[in-house]
Order: sequence, then structure tokens, then C-alpha cells
Amino acid sequence: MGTVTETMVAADAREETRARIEQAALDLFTAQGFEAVTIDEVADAAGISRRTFFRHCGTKADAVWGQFDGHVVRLEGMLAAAAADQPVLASVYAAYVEVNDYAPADLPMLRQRMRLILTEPALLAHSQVRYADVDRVVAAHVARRTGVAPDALVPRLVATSTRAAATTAFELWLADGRITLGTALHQAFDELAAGFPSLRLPG
Amino acid sequence: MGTVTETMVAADAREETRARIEQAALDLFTAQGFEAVTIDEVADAAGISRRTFFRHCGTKADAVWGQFDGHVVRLEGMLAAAAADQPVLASVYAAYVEVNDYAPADLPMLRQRMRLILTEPALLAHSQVRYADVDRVVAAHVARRTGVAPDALVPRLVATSTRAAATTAFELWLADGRITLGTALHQAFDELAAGFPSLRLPG
DNA sequence: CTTGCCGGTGGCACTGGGTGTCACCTACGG
DNA sequence: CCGTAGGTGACACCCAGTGCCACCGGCAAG
Repeated sequence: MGTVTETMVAADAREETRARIEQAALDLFTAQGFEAVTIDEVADAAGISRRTFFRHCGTKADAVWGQFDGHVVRLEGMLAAAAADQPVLASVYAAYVEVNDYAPADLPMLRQRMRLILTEPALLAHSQVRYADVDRVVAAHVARRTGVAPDALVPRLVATSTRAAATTAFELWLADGRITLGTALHQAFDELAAGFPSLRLPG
Repeated sequence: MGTVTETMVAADAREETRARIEQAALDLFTAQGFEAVTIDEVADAAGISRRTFFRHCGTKADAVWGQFDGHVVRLEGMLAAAAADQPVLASVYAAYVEVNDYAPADLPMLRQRMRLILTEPALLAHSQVRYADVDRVVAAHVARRTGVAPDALVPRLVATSTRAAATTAFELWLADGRITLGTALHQAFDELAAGFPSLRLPG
């Protein structure tokens, strides 16, 4: 089915196949749960063989994460291009906002992805591996700006805690439904950068 | 071999077997890498069957994590017992320090465990699942203190970023060798609580 | 038109983690 | 002496992931 006859370079066809696999996987995982769906079922739904699934996605989890590598690369580019006189935390915040500035049409699929990632234990576990790449990029940026080693305390801490802020913003956005992703990121980074001012209010 | 003939309640014997399995696993993983060692090899080294390994440890990763559940429970207890007039961040910091106050004799094994957890991708991934429990406990504490819902922004953010600070401290302690775990935790929490003051210095 | 290369594909066998089931054995109370 | 309960080992099974090979399509060179 779906013999894509349009003029299409190999890379495009490959991308299209991968997108079809990912969509089939997302739908099945959302409907039945990540663990309950086998690769054979995803492959069947996508109209390909089990072996081809692995060639395109590499891992069951990768079918959900999709092109996350691209996000990391873009994040790296934004940090490298940040104005030199901008405060470090502000540049990290701006990069996170920009890399997560999705078109409205992409939001439903993003919700689907993130709900799975934050809900399914196996995917949550896999996230740590992906986030490690993000942390390396951010830590390198902070290290460059502050003139210390990338594996020193402050670069590492800034990287992990800003990423914590970003994922917390995602959780909030996912759970609430009314709040914007940008708003959630703004609130989270404000709290973090100011040392949690709301904890100092009379509680 | 090793017929443990001493008077020993069932629970104690079970604990002793589990400790033997964990030690064998840690040694093999350290020597050859986590992925390169099969469960059969661990089971052989521990003098038990493959099936028994799973009955005691549940998962390959659990053999490395050991009794982490106990840490979470103790952390929860410390947070519940924290003085009511203590600032929230201070109580979280104190709980993290206390729960990680290991006896000097336990430090080598802790190093072995943490090096594996922070180095091996599969174990790093698994850590996210364990940390989720920690985050729930800390977020509940913050929520109780501030009078907001546990899934609101500030409790979640405090939980994830303090945990980020703790793991960063662990990384520092592991990499340096001279710095104390307590010192690393102190530095990380200081930076976090003050909103990263060292970033405001002329860089 | 034929030949040879090449990328995507499917099939197959294999490894390895994890689970369910059953039989056995051993310790313990009646 | 018997019955039970918990730990154990052996076996069969499922599923993710990998390596290998054979096939088929297009495409360029001869």
C-alpha cells in the first residue's frame, strides 16, 4: 500500500518511511501502552518488516523520541550564537525557549510524545540518556562563558538544573492544558534563576 | 559451598544471599563492563542459578542499585522530622547530607556503585526511574511546607533541581577523589539556593 | 541490452534479559 | 511421622536487538 510514486530522493523516502513508522508506533503505544505493544505489531501497522523497523529507528524507544538529535544540535547552535554580553542563564533560557517553539500544528503530536515519555517508565529511563547529550552541550556553553572546565561544579550544575527546569515546565504544560509551554518555561527559569523566591514568602 | 549454618532467620539469610549476588555483580561489572557480563555469569560467580538471581534482584540494574528503596524511605523520614521553622531548601539539603552520610568503610563500595551508575548508559537510564521516587518524596515535602499542590511548579522544580544538585555533587566527588561528598553537596546546594552567584561574577 | 554496483528490504538464526510454571528439597510445627 | 511453606533449580517461553545473507529495485558504465 501507499506506493509513494512522487519524485523523491532516497533521503526523503527514508524520512517518510521513518515518519510513518513513528506515527504508527505513537498511536499504538498511546492506545495500548508502551510495553504492551511488540515491535512486530508496530512493523505490521507501518507495513514493513520487523527488521526494517530496527534499521530505521534503532530502538523501540527511539520510535517515540524521533529526531531528538536535531534538537540537541539546534540547541548547541543557538548557544554558540548567543550574544556575548547576555547573562549565561538568560542565554540558556532563550535557547530552551527557541528550540521548543513548536508550530501549533505540531503541538498535538508533541503532546502525544511527551505524555508517553513522561508516563511510561521505560521511556522515562531512556530520557536520561538523551538528556545527557543536552547537559553536555549546555555545560560546555557555561564553561566557555565562565572560563572554567566543562566538568567543574557550576557548568554541570547549571546544565542539569536548567534541564530539570525545562522538564518540569513540560510536565506542567502537559498536565494543565491551558498553560503555554513558553509560559511554563518562563516561570520555571524565573524561580530557578532567583533561587526560589517563592520559598521565602511566609508559608 | 558456604552452607551458612549459623542461627539465621530466613530474612537474614535472604539478605545475605542478596549481598553476595550484589558483590559478585559489582565486581564483574566493574571488571568487564555492565553490558558485557551476562546474568548467567553473575549467577555462576554467586553460586546460584539464573532464576534465583532474578528472584533476589529482579533486574540486572537492581543488582547495582541495591537497597535504594531504603534510602528513599529514610529521606522521607528525615524530611517529615525536619524542624518546622527551618527554611525548606535547608531541610532538603540537610536530608540529602544525612542520607548520604556513609561510614568510611562503605565508601569504596559506594564509589564502585556510583561509578557504574554514572558511567554505564543502561544504569544511567535506570537511575531516572529511581530518582522519580526521590522527587516525589521531596516534592511532597515542599508542597506540605508551602501549602500548594505536590504537582505544582515550585515543589516539582525544587525536587528535580535539588536532586540535580545532589547528583552533580556525586559526579564531582567521584571524579575528584580528594573532595568530600559532604563538601560537594554543600557547594552544589549553595550555588543552587543563591541562584548561581558565581555566574554574576565578571566572567 | 547487459553487466555490475548499491541501497533498501525481508527472512532467519542467534544472543540475552525477564517471566511463568513445575518439581524438589529442606526446615519447621503439629 | 506428616503436612505445609518458602527457597531453589530446570525448563519453556516471550520479546528486544543484532548479524548475516539473499533478493530486488534503480542506475551508471561498458
